[in-house]
Amino acid sequence: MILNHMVEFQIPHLDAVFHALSDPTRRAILHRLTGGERTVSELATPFNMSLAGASKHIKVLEGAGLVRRHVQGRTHYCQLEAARLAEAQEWLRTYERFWTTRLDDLEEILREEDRALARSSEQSPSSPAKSDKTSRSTK
Amino acid sequence: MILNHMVEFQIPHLDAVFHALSDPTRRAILHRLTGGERTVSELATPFNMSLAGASKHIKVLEGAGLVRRHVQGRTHYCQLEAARLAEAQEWLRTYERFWTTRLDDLEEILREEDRALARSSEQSPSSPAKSDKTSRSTK
DNA sequence: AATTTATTAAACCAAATGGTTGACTATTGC
DNA sequence: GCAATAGTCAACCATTTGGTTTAATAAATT
Repeated sequence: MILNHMVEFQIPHLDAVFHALSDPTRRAILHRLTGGERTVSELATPFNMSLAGASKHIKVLEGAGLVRRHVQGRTHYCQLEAARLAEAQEWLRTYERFWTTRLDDLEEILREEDRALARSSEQSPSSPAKSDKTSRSTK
Repeated sequence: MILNHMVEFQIPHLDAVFHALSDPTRRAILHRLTGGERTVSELATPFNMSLAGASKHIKVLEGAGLVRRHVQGRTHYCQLEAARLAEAQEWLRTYERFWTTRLDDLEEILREEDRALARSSEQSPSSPAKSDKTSRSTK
């Protein structure tokens, strides 16, 4: 549905979640939390960073809904909240068919060649081969 | 294992990929590209934004390896490159067990209580069990 | 009561981001 | 050749980011 598409990239959390995940320190914190609850200072120590710095990272994660915190006395316990990660994965799932099936690749290649053909055969052959595992023939 | 953990959040692409995905305009562009190849201006028009602005977004996507471009004359054709999205999803997959099964939740709760117990017995052996609990039951 | 511990808050800073405009480079079409 | 088209590049701007340091707050310890 068109409505679906309109909404798809406007899921408000996605901005915050993906942004939170874009920092390696924060990903490490999340990973650390898979081992269970941790206090702020426990989370902070492995990183070469001030406590306040780590605290800010944790707040970003909290803001994205990826971490929950419960305070107990002076200690703040953080805990992984994975639901939003599920949302992110759900978003990615939409694109699964673009890497799972080679049929789609073929379809796309054909369309590409169609277009190329339609536009006559004047093309610069300077496409940089990406060398990675992109088994797609880049012509 | 530790090595695994060290590497896990250092996959160089992840920074760029997640950052690229953190912007709704860029997600929309990606989504648009699921319909097949598009030129830069085709991608730009739906957004209330200068061509140069959209061009920058596309370059970010390209930098993250999410879009490939092939130039043909004066026209730049962009095409979805989903492999890096797969990497992102793979990273997320690690966390799947934290939202799929409630068994894991239970496991975590137990471990949590273990820690609380260990902690209290370490510092003051006769400390009473904290009745704060995990507040997880409020779900 | 005084001190140490756990943590946030605030002010600051350099760098990156997301956007603009205007100039520049090719390519295409008349 | 000349103008329109497709797109980048460079400079600029406001805001955000990721980090710091120095308070400030609140709880635990002595």
